[in-house]
Amino acid sequence: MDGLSVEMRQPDPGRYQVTPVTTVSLVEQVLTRLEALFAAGAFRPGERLNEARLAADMQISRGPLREAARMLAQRGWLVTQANRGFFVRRFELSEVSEIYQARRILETVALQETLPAMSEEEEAGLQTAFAQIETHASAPDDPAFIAAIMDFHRKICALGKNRVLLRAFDEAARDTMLMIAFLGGVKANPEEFVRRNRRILDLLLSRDAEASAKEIRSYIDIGFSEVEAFIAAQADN
Amino acid sequence: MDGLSVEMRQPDPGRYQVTPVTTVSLVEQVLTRLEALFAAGAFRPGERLNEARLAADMQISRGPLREAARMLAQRGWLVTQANRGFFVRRFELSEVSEIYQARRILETVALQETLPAMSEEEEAGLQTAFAQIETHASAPDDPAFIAAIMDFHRKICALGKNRVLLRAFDEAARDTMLMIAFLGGVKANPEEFVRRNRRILDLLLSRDAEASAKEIRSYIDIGFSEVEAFIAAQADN
DNA sequence: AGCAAGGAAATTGTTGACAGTTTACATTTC
DNA sequence: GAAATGTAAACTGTCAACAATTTCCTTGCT
Repeated sequence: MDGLSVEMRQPDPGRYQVTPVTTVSLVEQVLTRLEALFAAGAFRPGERLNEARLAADMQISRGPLREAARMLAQRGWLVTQANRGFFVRRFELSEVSEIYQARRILETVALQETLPAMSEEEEAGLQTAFAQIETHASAPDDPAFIAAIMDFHRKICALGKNRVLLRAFDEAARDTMLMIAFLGGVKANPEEFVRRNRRILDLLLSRDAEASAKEIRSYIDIGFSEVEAFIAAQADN
Repeated sequence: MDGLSVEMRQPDPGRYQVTPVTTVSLVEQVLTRLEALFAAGAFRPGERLNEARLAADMQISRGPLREAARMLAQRGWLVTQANRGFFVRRFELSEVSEIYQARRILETVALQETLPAMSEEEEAGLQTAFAQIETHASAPDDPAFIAAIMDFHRKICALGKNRVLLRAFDEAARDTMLMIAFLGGVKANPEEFVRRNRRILDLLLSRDAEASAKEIRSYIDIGFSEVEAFIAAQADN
């Protein structure tokens, strides 16, 4: 008898874990797809985007599309003109340098005080993020390579433990990616990027805030020079 | 005969000047009114906002209202939940200090290099902005008083000549105003604010970047202390 | 009373249509 | 031929209705 009896399962909340099932609204989906289009360089600076056409291509109505476009407008990627709709933002040359200067500051200032107290999780996060860079270095033209680099530097900024500044970094990082998308991708030496970021990682792990900041600033300067040279080369053509 | 002849008017583009006639879309108007409602403390943290009711009160349809709400969501003032709509953001106590720390950095870092080269126009702008603070000091409970202070500090941040960092400041400033609105306004000594901002102005005009930064940081710390004390006092009740 | 189940009301998500404005093109005028 | 004018098409701005989901209340059960 007892051998056949089966114990009723008691509730055991810790034994397994399920994440909530979520519905993804059309606005979110549209936003994601527009971001992908931007990243892929599908939109030219100054271009006007045709609501009806875009909505028809995505097989949705104009409502959700307009809502997503408003979000991109608030983000600065689109500009609105009354009764003329949404236009893709332009980058002035002067703004490019401002983006990089902002990143120099945002990635280095906040962590000065917090780096010595870096946690195990943060360390591990940095290392896996750097590993991602190495993984994607074999395909430097894939937007995932730049995205991996940006994610590594986002984790660096996050060391500063300041959500306001991290948001600002996110904006600057997105601006950087957008600008690169407009340029049609920069052809930089992937080994160089891996090497310099490894140096940054080592300095961070040694918890030397001063040296880390110096190396990060120098690294960003390199990136800026590359983009600057690329723009100059384009201007010649 | 010649005395009666009248000369035909030649085109003379420089003789008069007209500014363009612009239409203000409903979305823009709604955004402005929602901002005013936030500033007036009409929304409680965590509150859910009812699209139909708000739209009816403004006597418009839900479309433009939703578009404006999406912008506020992108700005961080509202949070979306799938199929449940828009909710007013909450402030964690930890985030308050992050906002002030961010302002400390954003208002001081960028201008270190640029302050010595401050232009006449920038000087004049600072002075008129400070005069606005003095004007509104007689009614410190009016939101215009805080707005004037924020505008003065925005001009300080603008001295850094970095639009990315200025945008970040704008976010932090709006967060500050939103938080104060949630608190129901801080009762600070207006003379103190005027006095300390005058000191900042003087140091800026003397083009001493180091001393200006120190004074600005100290001033922001004061503001943070006030808010902190106010929150603590509220928590007691 | 406490709790679960069911259903109506309220609310959000999405759509299609219409009004107003802009854009592109043909026509007129000098 | 160039500039100005008039006109039709294209596009954005806004709305009202419908579908899908959530919320709230009632009912029934232990």
